[in-house]
Amino acid sequence: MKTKDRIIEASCELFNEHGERAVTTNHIAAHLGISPGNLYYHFRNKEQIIRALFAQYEAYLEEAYGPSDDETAFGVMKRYLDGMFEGMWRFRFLYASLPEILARDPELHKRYLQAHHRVLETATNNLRMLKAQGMMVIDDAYLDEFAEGIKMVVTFWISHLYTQALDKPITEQGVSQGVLQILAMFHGYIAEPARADFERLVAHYRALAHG
Amino acid sequence: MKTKDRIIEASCELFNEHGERAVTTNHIAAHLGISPGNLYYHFRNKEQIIRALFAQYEAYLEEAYGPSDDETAFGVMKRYLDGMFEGMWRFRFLYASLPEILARDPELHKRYLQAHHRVLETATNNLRMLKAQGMMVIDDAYLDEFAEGIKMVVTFWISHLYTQALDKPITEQGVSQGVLQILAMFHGYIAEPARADFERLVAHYRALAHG
Amino acid sequence: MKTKDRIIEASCELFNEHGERAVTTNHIAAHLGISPGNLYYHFRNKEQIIRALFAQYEAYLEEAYGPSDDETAFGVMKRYLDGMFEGMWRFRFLYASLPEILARDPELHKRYLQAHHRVLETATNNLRMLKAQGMMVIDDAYLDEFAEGIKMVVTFWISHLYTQALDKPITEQGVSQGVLQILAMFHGYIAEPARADFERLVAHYRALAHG
Amino acid sequence: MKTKDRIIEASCELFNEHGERAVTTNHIAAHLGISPGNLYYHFRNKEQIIRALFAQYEAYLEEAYGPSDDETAFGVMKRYLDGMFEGMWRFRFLYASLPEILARDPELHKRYLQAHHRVLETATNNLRMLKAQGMMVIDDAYLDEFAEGIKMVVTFWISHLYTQALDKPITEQGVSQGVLQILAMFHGYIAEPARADFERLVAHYRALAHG
DNA sequence: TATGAATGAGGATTCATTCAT
DNA sequence: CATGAATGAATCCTCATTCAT
Repeated sequence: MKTKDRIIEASCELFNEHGERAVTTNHIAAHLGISPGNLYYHFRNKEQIIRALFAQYEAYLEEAYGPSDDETAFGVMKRYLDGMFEGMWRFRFLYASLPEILARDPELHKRYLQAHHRVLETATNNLRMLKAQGMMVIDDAYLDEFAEGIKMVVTFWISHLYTQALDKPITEQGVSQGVLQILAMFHGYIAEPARADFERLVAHYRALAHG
Repeated sequence: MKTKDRIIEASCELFNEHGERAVTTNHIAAHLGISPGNLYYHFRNKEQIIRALFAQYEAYLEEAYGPSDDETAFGVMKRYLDGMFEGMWRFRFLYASLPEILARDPELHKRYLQAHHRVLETATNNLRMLKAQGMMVIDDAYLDEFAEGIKMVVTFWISHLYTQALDKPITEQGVSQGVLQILAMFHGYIAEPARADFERLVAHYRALAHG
Repeated sequence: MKTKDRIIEASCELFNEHGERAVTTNHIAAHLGISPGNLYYHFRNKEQIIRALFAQYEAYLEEAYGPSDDETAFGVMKRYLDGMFEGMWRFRFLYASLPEILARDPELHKRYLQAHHRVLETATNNLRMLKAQGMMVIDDAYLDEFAEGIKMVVTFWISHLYTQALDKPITEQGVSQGVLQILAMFHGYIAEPARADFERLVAHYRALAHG
Repeated sequence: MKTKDRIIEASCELFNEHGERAVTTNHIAAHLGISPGNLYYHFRNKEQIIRALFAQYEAYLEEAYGPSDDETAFGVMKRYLDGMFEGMWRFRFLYASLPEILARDPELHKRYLQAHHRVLETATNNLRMLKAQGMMVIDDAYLDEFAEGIKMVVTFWISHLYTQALDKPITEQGVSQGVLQILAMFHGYIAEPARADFERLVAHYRALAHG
């Protein structure tokens, strides 16, 4: 594995564990057993490392929320929820420090806004589709705000976990509870034909959350 | 006004404007025209200043969400929403850096958990009351998660605003939009008898948000 | 003596001895037996130290080349030459690194141009006066270029000394030779009535230069 | 063209454009599309590159100021002035950082002193010849100092240009003005028979300087 | 109460140079 | 001849906090 990739990987791990803020470039280098100079040979500065990780995040969003062949309502929903879970977990450092990271790097902020605009759009379309298929019952006037609400939970669930737990590290169980929170927000809008599938999803994430 | 109080007030202003992180103790002292030493005479360290501000926040929570004489359903709801708006605005620095601040000071974290536990409890009771009065229709099994969802929006709306706007400062309009987001979450659960009052609240905050 | 002034003084000494470039803020602090932080308490950065020294240089120029009561031709000339000698010696670090220092700090560069414009103007006026008094014989068309030539010698004599001597430190003798070089440039233009005074000046600086 | 020569050439260009100080060995390599390692295969260190450029400078001095067949007074003078112009322009990076470069490399400093000693000697002889031919009128006692003065202008004209212009790059016009400054220094010493030729030279460089 | 000078550990970054391949 | 990853010492600067007065 290339040093550049090792730096990215190690940074992600350390950021996820201690927070982006607390991890210095020297920590990363020491963790990998390389010199600070070598790290700066591969990345001009810390910002560039974060951008590289953000690029992975962008790619992940595309893959997880982009168009897909699986067209059953249940399939779409499951893919989205799994995508949320996976994304929150893999990039939890990002979610944990989002405002700070974006404030520091306007270029990154732009990319963030673009990526999330795209995701929100396809997600909203999928909600409309679910509604058209009779799987959801929701007032059109509130559909956008519903999607926005879901997005907020995804974006800040990790932060929420940090506020809820005294000093405890983030775990996959905790992240699963975020998915359950999202499912709870769906609950009122799920139509009868989709109810059984919906309950199966809830059961699935409950198992993860309490396992 | 006592120096100690002036320090608290100035800190809040500066934190709200530039973020807790960016404001050094020397900035605060300079802003007040006092010496750093004097600041440290009144507060052992920066942490203590934040704790003092947090005490104001606790008092505010008690006042805004505690028991009250006004018992009409509409009155309760309006008081809560106004309380959210006011709290988000006054303590926006706190909401903007909550995970970081709590992680740094476990003692504060404990107080945060206690305060919010209390708020959540009375809020949930109020929801139950609204339901009992026939103002809301909501499945008991999801009521807790609904309340939790509302709380998340309140807690992270300020952070959300920072992620949405490139470099723009937080305004009262932006905060009002958070209240609207909360109202949107209520929408599906409002029963017929409360509908008119509800729409009046929506109209009120829409006016604030777009003014 | 105030620490701030001690920093300025020590910086000047160290710069003069080792060159501005080679002297780091940590060197200065260590030399004074204070902490780097303390140095940065008094000056925001190295640039500000240099600006403070430059302010002394500006004050010096005003004092040495500004208007004066002594109106004999000889007095004026002597004052100018002594001013050159003193200025070159006291601020030799500045002359030694002038292009680098000015390139780094455009604000300082502006101040330099202003100060030197003023000096050149009064110097040229003094030359005109000497000519009017019959002390100099010089074609008006070349008077400006003559003044400019003098200025170049003053400005770069220190650099010249560095290029001429292998590793030897700059001494007051060396600087005196610069004044002699200037006197040599005057030689062709001195009129008969001034000749005796002129030769006395030459003798004076020859004594300094070879002492 | 050999890589070694390309390195020398590229270094000269980059040094002239950005200053020797600002150009790192990695910049040079990147500019040529070769690896830093390869650069260090051809030159042991940056010092050696500068020495190679200095060798070109030495060769240039020999060619421009050495003995020649053209023996008319005018021819000699024209050749010298053209040589000054060309040398200042081609090696402007060297003139711009002379004290720093020489201080860093005593071996180079020795070579510099030798080369310039030789140039000064032949230049002084040429002045004597001009005087013997009745082209110049100058007191023998001051002839050496006159030559020294000329040399100072040549050596520091580039530095002078940097101090005079805020951020503007050095141009050939600016360098021509240096030649004019030298001609101005000659002006007082030119005898009648040489006057016409002299004015032609002035006109020539005035054209270059203001074109 | 208040001053303000002083501390010092720590962080991001640079760059000439080396060396295994 | 050439690559390019790797080194590490050095530099400027920050900021919460202390302490003598």
